[in-house]
Amino acid sequence: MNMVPSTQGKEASTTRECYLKLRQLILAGDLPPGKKLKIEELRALLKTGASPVREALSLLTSDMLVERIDQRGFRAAPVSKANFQEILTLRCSLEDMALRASIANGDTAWEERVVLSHHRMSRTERNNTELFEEVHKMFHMALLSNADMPMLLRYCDQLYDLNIRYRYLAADGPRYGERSVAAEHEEIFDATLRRDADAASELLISHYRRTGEYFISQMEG
Amino acid sequence: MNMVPSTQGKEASTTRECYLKLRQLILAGDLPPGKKLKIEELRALLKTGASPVREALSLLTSDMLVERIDQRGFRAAPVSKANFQEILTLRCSLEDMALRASIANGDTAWEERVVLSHHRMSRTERNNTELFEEVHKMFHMALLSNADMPMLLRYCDQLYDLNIRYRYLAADGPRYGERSVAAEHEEIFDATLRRDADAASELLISHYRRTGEYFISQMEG
DNA sequence: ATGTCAAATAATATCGATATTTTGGAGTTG
DNA sequence: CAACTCCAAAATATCGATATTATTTGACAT
Repeated sequence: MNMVPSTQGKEASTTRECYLKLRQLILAGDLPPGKKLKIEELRALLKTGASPVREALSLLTSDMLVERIDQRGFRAAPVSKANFQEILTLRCSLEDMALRASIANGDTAWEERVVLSHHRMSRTERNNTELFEEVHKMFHMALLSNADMPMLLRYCDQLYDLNIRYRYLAADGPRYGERSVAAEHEEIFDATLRRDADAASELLISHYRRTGEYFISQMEG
Repeated sequence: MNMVPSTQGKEASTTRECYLKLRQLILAGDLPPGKKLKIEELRALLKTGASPVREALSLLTSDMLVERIDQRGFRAAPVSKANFQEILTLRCSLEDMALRASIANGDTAWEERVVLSHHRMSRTERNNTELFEEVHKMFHMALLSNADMPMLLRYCDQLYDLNIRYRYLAADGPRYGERSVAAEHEEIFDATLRRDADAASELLISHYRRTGEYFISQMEG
């Protein structure tokens, strides 16, 4: 009888919705690092049952955004200088691998994805944090998307999100040096389209390191 | 009043038990790749409720041993030549990083862990597959254990298990070339204790590649 | 025969309630 | 006054049942 599709298009499961919402809350710092995540609270917040919440938290555990202690519940993953450092190191190594593989497999469809995502990013205002972070991630993942290594891409995606979380947390503090981020993106973009893997990778990694070292200097200064 | 502890020692949660059992079943190939994993069946097999089973399957999803399709249940992760290849590539890269970091941080306690696990492995018969795989993994993880990079170690651990699964599956086929596996372990061991990172890493990686390429040649031959 | 549709069947996802375990505090003792 | 035990409150983990959603079956029309 229900001829008008209630939510038109994709009917996600309750669990997935919980997962996405909780993920966003943690990434944006609304559920701060180390905070105890009580089922009952979240159940009330998301207006749903306990099962989907539990399962969503389970999934977030594998993204390393939530810690679980057997019989003692869940809590938002803590942050630390060492953890940030490790994320940075792993990203440099894994994205280097992925970008090289992506370029090596380079085809037209991929090139178009890169161009499109780059264009969208350039057209998005940086003030609109939420939206900018989204297109920014799209651009970076598009660069890697042709690597033909699904597990590697999954790791890169995870690490990207873990890193973004630190960015959100730091955003409360002093505005981070506007630097020449846009110019750096431009250089990476150009080198990639030139299929110059060495240059592209070098630029990408130093892009990360520069941002990373700035944060590290702030974290316990 | 219960003065005699029922299971003496560690009381794990039902979920964890399910997780460990299912994991072993999948690794050993008792739940073959691609097989539909129906909650009801597993519930009966493990003699427990549906909730722990669901949660355990959720956890296995993050280990990439189980695939989940929203609203359509779980299935054991499929296998493929490409997937094996990717696992091999990632292991070579990540274990290289971990081993170098581990050696760089090298201290006495770590050295003793390595020596101990090596000794245990050398004292274990290869025929006792189950047990040998356990001590073998212990040895390899001990080598990396001093890297002081928890996320990296987690990735290595995951990838190790994914690889072992292919070994179990291939074990049904022709016995894999006894080769000089023991000798190779010896060389890796020696180079590591010498703190010769370049040599140790080189030996470790070629150890993996050799085994890997042997399997690949068999997979679709 | 073959393809389509609807009812029946089976499996998953979710809920509400119960059982277990942990946590916090009051009261007692050395 | 510190440390320890025991009890009450709270939170987690698990169960059994129901509601949703996918899949199969079989009748019917082409």
